[in-house]
Amino acid sequence: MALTTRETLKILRRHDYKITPQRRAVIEIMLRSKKHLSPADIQKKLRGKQPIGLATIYRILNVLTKLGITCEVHPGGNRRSYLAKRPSGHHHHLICSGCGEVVDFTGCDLSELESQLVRETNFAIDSHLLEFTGLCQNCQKETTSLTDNAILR
Amino acid sequence: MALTTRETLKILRRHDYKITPQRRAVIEIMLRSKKHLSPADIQKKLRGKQPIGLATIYRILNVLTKLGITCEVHPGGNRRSYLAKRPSGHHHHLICSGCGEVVDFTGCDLSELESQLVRETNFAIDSHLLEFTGLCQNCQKETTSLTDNAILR
DNA sequence: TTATGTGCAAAGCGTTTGCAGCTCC
DNA sequence: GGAGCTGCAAACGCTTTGCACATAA
Repeated sequence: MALTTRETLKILRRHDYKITPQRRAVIEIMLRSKKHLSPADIQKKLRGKQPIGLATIYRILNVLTKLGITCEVHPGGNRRSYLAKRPSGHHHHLICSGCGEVVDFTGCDLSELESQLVRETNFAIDSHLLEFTGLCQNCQKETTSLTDNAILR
Repeated sequence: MALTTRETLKILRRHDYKITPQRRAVIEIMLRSKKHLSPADIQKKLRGKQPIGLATIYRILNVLTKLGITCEVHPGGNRRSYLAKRPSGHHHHLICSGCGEVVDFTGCDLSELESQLVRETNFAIDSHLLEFTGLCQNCQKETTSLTDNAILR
């Protein structure tokens, strides 16, 4: 289950961050989205409702990520996007390159592989990144019918 | 085993790319390096020997990557680095965040996980990214002796 | 000879930062 | 009231592009 807005705000307060309309708006967008959003996406979604400068969005996302509320996603290229963490513990992402939807999954156990690597290389491993990319069911349909791609952008 | 310079040049020719001193130099650097190199790294290494403009390095790396001779590595942040592919087939990377050394590994079989994900989500999965990061043996020593932090933060 | 490749400088793009003014607590 | 936040614009760093000139084949 995902965090609620209320719980998230509580986390902010506990860490002495102030609750501003901008932060509230970004949090609501992030908690509601099933897709990873770039700072620009977020700004677009808030246009009209609660306009925010891009710089502020970056700053807010940094805070949220530091608090473990959101995390970064790497949708290829040199882009950076963010996604609300659904607190299912350690998990990875399956990303649709068509619409950007992100599905979490947990069924992977890399710990054995990791300890094997440690044995073989003597590295002190501190993190790993595992992401699958592909097309979700909807985007598969569209791709076969249309000529499109264009990704989200 | 890695490709030789000669074999690599043959691949270029076969695809109607011309052999220039710049391309030759970048290829030699890449084939020889155990670490992932950014375009800037490459330029630095070639200084004196065979000066190349950065833009050219980018263009050459694009060609090499398109031909499957090098591949991109994602050493955190929004950086991009390149690494010669050691044609051991499908493999992943273990990257030292201290010195940048990259160790390939293959012992991982994600195919089962992948087909499970396909079953559960109906995604058409077309690629995945798996990278471990940590500190190699040498960098661990240095870090413990020095004023280690820099890592965490 | 000529299609390609290179170098340079400028433009692009996403991100960060400095600073003045505003706002939450 | 004051620390902390925001908006703006400028700065930044990496990457790409346009164009004139050079060069491999």
